[in-house]
Amino acid sequence: MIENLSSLEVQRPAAAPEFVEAMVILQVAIPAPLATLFDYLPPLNAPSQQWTPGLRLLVPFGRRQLLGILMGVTAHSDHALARLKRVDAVLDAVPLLTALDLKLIAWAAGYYQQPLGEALISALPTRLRKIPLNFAVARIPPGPPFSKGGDEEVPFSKGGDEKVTFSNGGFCSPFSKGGRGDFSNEGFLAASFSKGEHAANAPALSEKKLGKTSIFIKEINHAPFDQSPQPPFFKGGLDAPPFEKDASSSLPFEKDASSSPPFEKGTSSYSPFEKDASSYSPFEKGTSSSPPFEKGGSGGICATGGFILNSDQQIAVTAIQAALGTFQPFLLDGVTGSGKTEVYIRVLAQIIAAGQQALVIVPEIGLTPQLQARFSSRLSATLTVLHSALTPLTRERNWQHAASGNASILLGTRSAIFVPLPRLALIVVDEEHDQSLKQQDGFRYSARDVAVRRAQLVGCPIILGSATPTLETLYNAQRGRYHWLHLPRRAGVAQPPTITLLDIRNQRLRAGLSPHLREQIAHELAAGNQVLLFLNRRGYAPVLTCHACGWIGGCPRCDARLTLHLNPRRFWCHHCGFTRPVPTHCPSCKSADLRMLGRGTERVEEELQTLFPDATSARIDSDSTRRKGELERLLDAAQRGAVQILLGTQMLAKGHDFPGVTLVGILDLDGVLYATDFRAPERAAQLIVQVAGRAGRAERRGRVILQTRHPEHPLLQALVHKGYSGFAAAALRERQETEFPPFTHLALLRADATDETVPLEFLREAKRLAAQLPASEHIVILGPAPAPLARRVGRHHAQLLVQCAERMLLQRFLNQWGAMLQKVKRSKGLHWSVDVDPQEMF
DNA sequence: AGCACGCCGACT
DNA sequence: GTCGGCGTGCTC
Repeated sequence: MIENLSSLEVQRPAAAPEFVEAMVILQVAIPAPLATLFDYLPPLNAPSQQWTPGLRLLVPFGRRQLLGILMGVTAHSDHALARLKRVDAVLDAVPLLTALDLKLIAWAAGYYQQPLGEALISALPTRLRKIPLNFAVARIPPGPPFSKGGDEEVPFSKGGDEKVTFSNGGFCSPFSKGGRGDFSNEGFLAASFSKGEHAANAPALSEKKLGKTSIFIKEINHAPFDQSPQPPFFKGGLDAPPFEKDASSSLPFEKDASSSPPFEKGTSSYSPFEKDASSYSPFEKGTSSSPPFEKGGSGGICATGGFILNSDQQIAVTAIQAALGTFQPFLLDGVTGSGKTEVYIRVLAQIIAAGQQALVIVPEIGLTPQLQARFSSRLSATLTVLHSALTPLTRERNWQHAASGNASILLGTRSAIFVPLPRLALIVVDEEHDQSLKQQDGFRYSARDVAVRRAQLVGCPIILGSATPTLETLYNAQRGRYHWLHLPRRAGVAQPPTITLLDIRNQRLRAGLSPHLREQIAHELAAGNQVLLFLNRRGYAPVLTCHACGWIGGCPRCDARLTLHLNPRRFWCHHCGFTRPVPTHCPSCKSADLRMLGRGTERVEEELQTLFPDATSARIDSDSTRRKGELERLLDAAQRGAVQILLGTQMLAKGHDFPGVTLVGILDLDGVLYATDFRAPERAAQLIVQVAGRAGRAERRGRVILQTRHPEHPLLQALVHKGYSGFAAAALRERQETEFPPFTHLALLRADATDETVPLEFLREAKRLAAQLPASEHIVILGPAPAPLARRVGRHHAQLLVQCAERMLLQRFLNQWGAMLQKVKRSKGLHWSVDVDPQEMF
């Protein structure tokens, strides 16, 4: 190939051709914080390319070269034709994203105020966001202009007739310099070359001189060849031009054992019953032409024996199966242990039998192995998983596996909601109340809400499952927008746990436990039962203070106390990770009388040993389970009955069952109850019910004792006496009275800077500008105010709360406002972002 | 977001 | 005299 360098053919972009049947202008989304699409001319070496939206294009952008996504083709541009640049290369033979995917992502980008190009690129696995590995990008250094005007072909090297061509097509994109139309030969040269030649020739390429101008390789991605998936255009062979129209030999998703090796063990698996994927086109759009479902059939299930549905489950399964092929959201409102997963499995079996695909979203990585194991043991499906713990290569392969239509079930966390699934027929969002379904930075989308929108676009049912649904979802179910399915009974003989409030005012606490709770623990331990204690505070003590002068150990970067940890022995900020050695004397007055206030799980664990010397305890929090495999070891010990007391933070509340536990003690949730966030009570109730759900699954009924200093709190009363649904009804009434979601819709404009006044000034200006917009008529703006925990990692945060009764009106306002804010001059170091449907108020 | 251009301070 | 601070403006 290097030999061919001597004939590199370089063409400068042509001016408007005189004889064109129809001008092709490509509208490209660019991954930059810019809302608009950018117009480009097609590359010269792709005369008969099909310009399907969703293709990844390599484009010159400013002085950079970026990977953009084709969004449309038009004959007219608002920009002078002569100033349009050419696309450098088309990276896919067939778009990675279908029209439906583009529609979904574009909707999400608009709804969540994210620039389209950034939203699109974030929908791809990281490896596909980058220039392919066997793609060399050469930068041509500055030199004298080789041409002024005209559209004749220009030899690359000035004055010489030396032409250089890469064996599979080279191209160069000189660009106008200074915007005045004079071309320099500075720019990028992109070339692809085949695998075998990659390593051998690249170094030589970087030294090649062409006349007076040398080309050097700006970037070569050295990747082991056997790991590098072949871009489609190389499948045709070594000398084939990369972008020829005939793509028959270069479909990116064709079944090819050599290019799609078996997946890594433990991340996904092939089923021996895998269907022949060739009978499906991965790119057919929509499900309207899909084969009809056999109603009531159970093909696809491989082990039904022993799994008998109760009547509630049967009603749920029947209702969902009847809705296949149409958009219908379901709320599967089922208490812990009521068999929600079994309902999923029955409906999934139907999907698999019909040769369709299903998407299952779970909030956390930790929940994927459990669900994966259950699905795999029950369903003869090709299952693939997607979450952040996978290596980039595995992520790409699994993504392709789903996007090609070869996988019938995709099980994944949040980001899986954007993965193309050509035969999608069902979406499940498990634990729909979980906060981690909403991304908390950058593109702040809610995977649950995007899922509903996706089901609507596709025309398929969606199941939102939870034992503690969000008030938003419950409200939708109440209004009949979601079909409400109830699973009120626990499987088997298990009884639901009882919850009692324990007033701890004026009680002498030891290890954070009131005398009554200590008695009850002793009672259960004596009976050979297990006890679970919940404390949502890790570390030894949350505050260290000086008894002589009142000094309190705070974080130098945050408005937060440092937490004392004894193992390892550090003084730690839980917000920014700052640590310092534990002081032995007061840094302020040198007194040695430092005292700990409050207690975390570490301290309670220590105190439990003196309180219950005969009992073994296990502490489960993010500190004790930091080592790989440690969580599994502790959970296993708990489930075997090797420990009598389980102590932990909310890690305990997620997904794991402890059949031997008969008593749950919740030590202190008062802080959550009275937090500033209007969702705090809802969170607390969900946590209580989820923790309670860990207990008493066997024939022994579980009890929950909730220690509080506010036993009269109306929401606690509702929860204890009327259960979660009673709590939800009361909480919804409160939301209605205070005009909070779901009765209004919110957006939060957040701003932060190192300077304390800068964010507030910006927000004041933003509020002033908002008032000028006609769309602000039905908008209420509260603030600006410093955010809770205003100073974090040395930056001051403030926010402005936008409230509106109508989602549509809020959207219209945000669109106008966002455009306006982009133009506001930005003070030094200011960052701002809009959070639509914020989940946390800081 | 990058990246370049452009006009004012401390130094090879 | 230059290197470099980040303000401003643009990217098809």
